[in-house]
Amino acid sequence: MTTQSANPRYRSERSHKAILDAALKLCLEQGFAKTSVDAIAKEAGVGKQTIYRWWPSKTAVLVEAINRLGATSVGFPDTGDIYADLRTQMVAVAEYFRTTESSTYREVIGAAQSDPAAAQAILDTLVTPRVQDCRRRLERAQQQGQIRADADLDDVVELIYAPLYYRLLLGTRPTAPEQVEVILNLVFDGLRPRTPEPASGVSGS
Amino acid sequence: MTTQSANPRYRSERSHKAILDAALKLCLEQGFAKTSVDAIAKEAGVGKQTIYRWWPSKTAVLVEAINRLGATSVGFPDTGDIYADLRTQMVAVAEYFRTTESSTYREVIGAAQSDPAAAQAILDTLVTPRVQDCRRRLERAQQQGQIRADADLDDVVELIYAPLYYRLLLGTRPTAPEQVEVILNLVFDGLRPRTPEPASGVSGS
Amino acid sequence: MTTQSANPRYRSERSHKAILDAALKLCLEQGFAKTSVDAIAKEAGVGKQTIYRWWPSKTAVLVEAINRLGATSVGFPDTGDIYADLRTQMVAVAEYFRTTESSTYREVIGAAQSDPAAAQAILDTLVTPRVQDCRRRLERAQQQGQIRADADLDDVVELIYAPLYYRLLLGTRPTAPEQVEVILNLVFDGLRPRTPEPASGVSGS
Amino acid sequence: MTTQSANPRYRSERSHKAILDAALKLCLEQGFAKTSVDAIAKEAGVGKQTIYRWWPSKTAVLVEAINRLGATSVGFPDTGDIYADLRTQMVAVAEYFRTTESSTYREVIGAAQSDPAAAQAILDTLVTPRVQDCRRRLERAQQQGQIRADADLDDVVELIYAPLYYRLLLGTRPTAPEQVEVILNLVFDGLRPRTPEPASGVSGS
DNA sequence: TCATAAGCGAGACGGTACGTCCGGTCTTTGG
DNA sequence: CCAAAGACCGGACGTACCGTCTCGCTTATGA
Repeated sequence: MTTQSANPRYRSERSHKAILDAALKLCLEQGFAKTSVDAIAKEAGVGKQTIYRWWPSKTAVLVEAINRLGATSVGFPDTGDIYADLRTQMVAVAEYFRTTESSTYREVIGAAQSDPAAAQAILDTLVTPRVQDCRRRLERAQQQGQIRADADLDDVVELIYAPLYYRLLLGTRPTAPEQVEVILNLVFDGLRPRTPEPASGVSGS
Repeated sequence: MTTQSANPRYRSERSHKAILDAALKLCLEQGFAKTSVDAIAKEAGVGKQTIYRWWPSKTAVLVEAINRLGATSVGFPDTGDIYADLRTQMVAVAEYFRTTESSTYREVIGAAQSDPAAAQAILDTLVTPRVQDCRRRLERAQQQGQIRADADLDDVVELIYAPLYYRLLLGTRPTAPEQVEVILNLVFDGLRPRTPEPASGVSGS
Repeated sequence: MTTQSANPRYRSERSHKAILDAALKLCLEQGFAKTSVDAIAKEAGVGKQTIYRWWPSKTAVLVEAINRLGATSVGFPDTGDIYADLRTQMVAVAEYFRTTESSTYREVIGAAQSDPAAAQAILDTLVTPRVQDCRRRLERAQQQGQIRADADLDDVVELIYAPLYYRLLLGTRPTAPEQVEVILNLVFDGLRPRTPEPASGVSGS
Repeated sequence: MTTQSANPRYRSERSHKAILDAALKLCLEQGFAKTSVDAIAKEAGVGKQTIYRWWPSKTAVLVEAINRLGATSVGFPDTGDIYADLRTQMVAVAEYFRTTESSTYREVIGAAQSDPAAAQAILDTLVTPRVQDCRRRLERAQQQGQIRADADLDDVVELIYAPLYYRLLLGTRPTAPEQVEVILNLVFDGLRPRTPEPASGVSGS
């Protein structure tokens, strides 16, 4: 998942892995901001140049490292019930956002606000693939009539995940898994009062 | 709107204002990340110490500066139509998020990811007051039956604004004012297919 | 012993003394270099301005403070034996130069190397008066034939005291009182071998 | 002639020399006290860190720079006449002490009064080697009977040079070369009146 | 007796330099 | 020719002091 250029197949896989591991470890221990490239190099037993040869910045290293962590998780579940599947996935995300280790992700997104290349890498590497997974699941649900036919699915994906990111990045409140139900409820049923029948049950499919 | 301590009545209002102005100007010209405290001090014709005396960090200076900019805007509109009022307000936010000057806000939020004190200052100074404005408007709407009685209004505020922040901070796509309609439509009517009647009009009350 | 200008009889003797005392105390505790004007002001319970009103610099304050310390010591002894009187006086100086408190004097002379006004103050206040005392004593000795008639007494004063200052300021070796005898012996008898008789006993009186 | 530690063979000789040259130049132009480490670094086209890596302080840089200047001068002259040789050497020192460039040396000694490490460096690098040169010359003279056999030569060296340093550091009067004769005359012949001795003896011999 | 003028404690101010840290590049040495 | 080690230039950091300034308050003088 290298972002940089300038060399061929001579790359040392040993150093590659050591750098990613060291970067993650140090970020966990002291935070992304306090983790310097020098420190990563030293921790990895690697020359600083070796880092700069393969990544354009500290942020890029961590984008790759974070991605490698999350790469194990497979795609979106599909039980046939879109509400349940979204809940499953969102709860996983909400749980992750509550852990300390998500701080690194959070800080990386923060750093990317001043680093367009890093922002692009985050999008391409971390966000878009997962968004696409979600979107594909939504498409099936829409075809099955579980979701309004006129809804733009890109908008829907954002509507669903945005509250989690909002809380992560603004720190208004923790992304508790219980809140996932609340969000999904609102998103599925909308704000408008159900005129005849008194706002019926919430979840379902 | 000072964030720091250590002082009494001796404060020079002239320096105070010069610092906020200089900070905003430099951030506009070269971005928050490339704006150093030294540069702000020089631009403001002020000793660096004077900045550190009153603010704990560059980020804190800009939180106050940004707040002062937005302080002119009065509260939430109330025409009686919650949908229209939300649209008015969201369009204003979306417009702001599209301008270059919002980059400063964006980068400040980014920096706050590694600076809990700054994050708190953003919440207290910038976010919470505006969220409360919105919330109060929603309360009136709920009392008037324009919004489901069982909806938690804090959740609603987040649901509405989160997509704008999501796009601002992840850079998925610009926060075009046209998108505001789409978001509001989804939020008001929900994802669930309208069973008998084909997804009716959007606004209304 | 003020060095500065700008004022009349309104001077607060209380503050004057407090400043001198505080300056000496802090220099003893932490050295002249680490003693700031702010610290002196605070220790003395005095505004910084009050120091700058009466002295041009920290160094000037300490010149006066040191002088006040030494002002108690009366003039040069005169027992009729110039050798003995010089020894008495030199031993006193050598003892002082060995103590920790002479560090302040030493550092003040050091600071004066980059501050001509301070250098002049040291000369006028501390050095010249004592040199004149010594010179007057030497004049009487010369008239009594105890010192070569052709010796320039200014040169003699310097020749005698210079080795003590040399050791103080270059730190070659401590100014042990025993060394005073050695110096005086050399100065009185000279380096040249006593041709007929093999250089006999050393001191006298 | 490095004074600091922390490094091996990677040192850039180019930077090393540029720093010493810049330091001397700036001290000549504006004095040691007004010469900042930042200014030296800038003048030398060098990072400040590079200075701090190899020297503990500005003073240490100048000790080395001054030493390099004087390193060209070879040892003590030896014409067989100790009086003449001392005069030659002392005149050279006196001339140097009169020039503007000795101000740097003077200020460095001044700064060392508040910096024991620098004081030691001055001793080891600048003073002791030259003192030893002088001492060795005196030893030969003593063996040849040109100097009293019972004179301690370390004392003699100090006795001779101390008046020059005294005038340099206390600024009583300039170290005019003509004064060298006067000093040497006193030092060689002593203060005691010569033979027919009328005036009752003060001391012995 | 009181007005006034100054010194005074306090401390913020513009400014300079400090010594440290880190980013990104270059150089040295070894495999 | 890659890689470790790490020195290098540059620039920003946050702190410490400098000497000046502005505040109210107190205090001594002399009208």
